[in-house]
Amino acid sequence: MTTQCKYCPLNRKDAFVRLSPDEVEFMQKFKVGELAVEPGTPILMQGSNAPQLFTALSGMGIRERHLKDGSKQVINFVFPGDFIGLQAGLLGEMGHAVEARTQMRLCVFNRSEFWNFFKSHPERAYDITWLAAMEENFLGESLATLGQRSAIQAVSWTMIKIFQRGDSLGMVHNNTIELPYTQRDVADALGLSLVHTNKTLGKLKDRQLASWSDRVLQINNLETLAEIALTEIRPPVKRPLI
Amino acid sequence: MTTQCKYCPLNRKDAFVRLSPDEVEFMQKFKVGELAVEPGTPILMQGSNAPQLFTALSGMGIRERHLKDGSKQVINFVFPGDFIGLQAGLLGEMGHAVEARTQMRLCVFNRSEFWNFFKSHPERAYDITWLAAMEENFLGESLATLGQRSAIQAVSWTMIKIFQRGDSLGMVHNNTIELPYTQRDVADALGLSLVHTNKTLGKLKDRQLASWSDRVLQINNLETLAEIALTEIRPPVKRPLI
DNA sequence: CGCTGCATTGATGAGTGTCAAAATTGGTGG
DNA sequence: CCACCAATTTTGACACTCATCAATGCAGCG
Repeated sequence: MTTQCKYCPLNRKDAFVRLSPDEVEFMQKFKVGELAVEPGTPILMQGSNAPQLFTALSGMGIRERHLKDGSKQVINFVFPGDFIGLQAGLLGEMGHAVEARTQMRLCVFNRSEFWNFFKSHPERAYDITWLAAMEENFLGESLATLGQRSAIQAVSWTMIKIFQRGDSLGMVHNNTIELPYTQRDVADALGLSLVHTNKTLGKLKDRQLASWSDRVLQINNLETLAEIALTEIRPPVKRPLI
Repeated sequence: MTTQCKYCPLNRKDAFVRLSPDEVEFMQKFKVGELAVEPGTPILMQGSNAPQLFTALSGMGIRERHLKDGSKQVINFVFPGDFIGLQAGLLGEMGHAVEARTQMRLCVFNRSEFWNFFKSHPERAYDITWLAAMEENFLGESLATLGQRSAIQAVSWTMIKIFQRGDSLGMVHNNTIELPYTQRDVADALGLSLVHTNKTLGKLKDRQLASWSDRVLQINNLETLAEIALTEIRPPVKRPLI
């Protein structure tokens, strides 16, 4: 049973700019269905010219880029509300793959409608571009992490980012958040080895700053963590929902 | 003397999607002037809420992100035709700084007109989003470079990228291109130390693959370089001009 | 002509990667 | 409920890439 856009659970959340009833109705015209996928399912493949675009309604995943030698780079973590397939929609080809890490429900749009969508409602086109700019901003910060931050700085930074992203979505309770990711995912995101990532996480736990085990991340001292990570805590920005 | 858009030298180049006379006229309305800057000039500052956006008409620069400890990450190299200020235009704040490395001429737009621009001409809005998606794609590849590629792979990758970008703009002659960057810029782009970057460039020269000295980069063996870099040579894609 | 910035080279060591194995967890079927 | 297996986490030992430090060379320039 497909949820109608007007009942979309995400549109109620503080994390997002609330869509007006008019806009919701407009979105409904482009929604062609919902897709439920199991953990581990590839949603979009790298290099694919996907006919469908998605918005994550629930669940989490990763964006990852594969290299010819078999190694892979995790580009970003996918949270509810994330738009999936921007590159397919515009460039006709995905630069990275997207894979589910939990069960996910996805809102499905037809790529063939993308241009109509873009043309007929400039506010929504603007929102898509806003998301693209936000992603560019985030990837720039990630680049600085891989290039300039040490292992402990990088791991601290990642824990903060994931925690705050989850917090803005109401996924944090008692300073803890459930994460479906493995240490391998984080290692691949930071360009560190799995072993070293593990040992670095151990240091954060020893210092009582953050502990991540049994799929649950607990942040004990966000301020100190931010100092280590050479970053600043900022209030979340409301993002548009596509 | 400000060049009129209809005489824009970039719009003639193969690298770009040719704008129709109508579109050129439309762009002219938003162009508020031209700016000429000297090497080393900051064009946009990180964190700034810039009132003006730019397109690079000529010259080259870098995008860089500064961290609290004084280190910096070069995010990308700026070539003629690049749009500068997307994040300022949409997010109201630049996530990185932009700095000239040669003399540059910039086409200037008012940020206050950005929304009008976006709303009144969906094709151009689409083009901006296309550029954003392309940048996202590139940054993803850069992330994979910093995270997964070794020093020699990363340096090879960078030389290829710069060379091909320049080639598409007609800046390559006899397999050589003049570059205004320093080895420090490349080191900061790859998260390597200056010394190690230098030694790695030396290896490429020893192997007769690429030599870069006296501001001139010469590529002797693009195929082997691409193999080392774990990448594939692809024909350039025409990009829109803003 | 002595700056100053950049490129180059050698010596040394720290931070991370690699290898290997054990411990732990979670799932599955008997 | 236990036995077994696969995936993941954890730990220790060792190797190596790359960072750091330091000095020299070289070119442009006021």
